[in-house]
Amino acid sequence: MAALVTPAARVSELMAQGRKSAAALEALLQVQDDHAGIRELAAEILSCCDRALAALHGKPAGRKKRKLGPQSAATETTRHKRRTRTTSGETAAATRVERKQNWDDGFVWTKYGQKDIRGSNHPRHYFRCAYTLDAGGCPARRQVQRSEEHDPPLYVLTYFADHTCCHGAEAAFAALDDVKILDFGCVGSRSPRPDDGDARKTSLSEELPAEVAKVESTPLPDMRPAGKVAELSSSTDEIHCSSSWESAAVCSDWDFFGNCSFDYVGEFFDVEDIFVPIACFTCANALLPSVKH
DNA sequence: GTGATTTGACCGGG
DNA sequence: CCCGGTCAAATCAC
Repeated sequence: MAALVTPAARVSELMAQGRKSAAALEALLQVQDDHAGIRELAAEILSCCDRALAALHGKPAGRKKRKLGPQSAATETTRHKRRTRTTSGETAAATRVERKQNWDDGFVWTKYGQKDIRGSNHPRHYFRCAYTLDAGGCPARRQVQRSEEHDPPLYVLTYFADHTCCHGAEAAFAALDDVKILDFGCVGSRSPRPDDGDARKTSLSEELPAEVAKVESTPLPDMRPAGKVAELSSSTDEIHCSSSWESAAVCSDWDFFGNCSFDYVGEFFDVEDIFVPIACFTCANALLPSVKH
């Protein structure tokens, strides 16, 4: 194999870049109020990238709960030591508060507590980033509480600390700034629903139906021959690759990431403006053929 | 057997 | 003492 860079690393590269591009797009759209739909799309792009990156970085091998032996003296010691948080400061240190109709933000969270809050009909749910258990793991936490007065359920998401589980990949590829990629990572772009047969999620689902219980890893595509890549362009028959794509076909190991569908993108963009994220698996060049309608 | 969630208990700030 | 936040054993699904 010619690859010095593993497929997973390469996917991580492009997803990180795609996320960066989407973040830039979202930032640009912040200054204009009449692009709510596009902003939503940008947010979804970010969500896709974050989930893919999180999945790529892998889950911790095992939970660190119950590490202490049951009924051991250490258990009691732990009970006396366990609280290290700084309650009063954390509320003020909330990095941001969001109000959404679902609580899916694209990250993978582990629920560590639930509490009935005085004066509220709905319990507050406590989550930490699923990767917080890794060495030097992600410190991100969030609280989710259903808002009282909204008929279509509205959830208040309060975030503490920033995710570090994706930033590493982003930083590693900051050098690719000049590459213009919109990486939609559309596999699993819709929020996974907890209706996959896991009965334990029922109660949680009733309260907060859109929680992401699990992110399924997107299987890495095999190295594809050049001719194969044309198939990725879209589910739309009219779309085809431009000449720039053909000229770049000298590389034999073009790789693509995810089954991209531009159906919903087409609601906001002219298809001509969309660039397909493709990278040569062997020479690591990024190819960005424009797609014509 | 492993891993995720539930839930009662514990802890500290106000 | 009350309340919110966290812990970790118990429980459950796969």
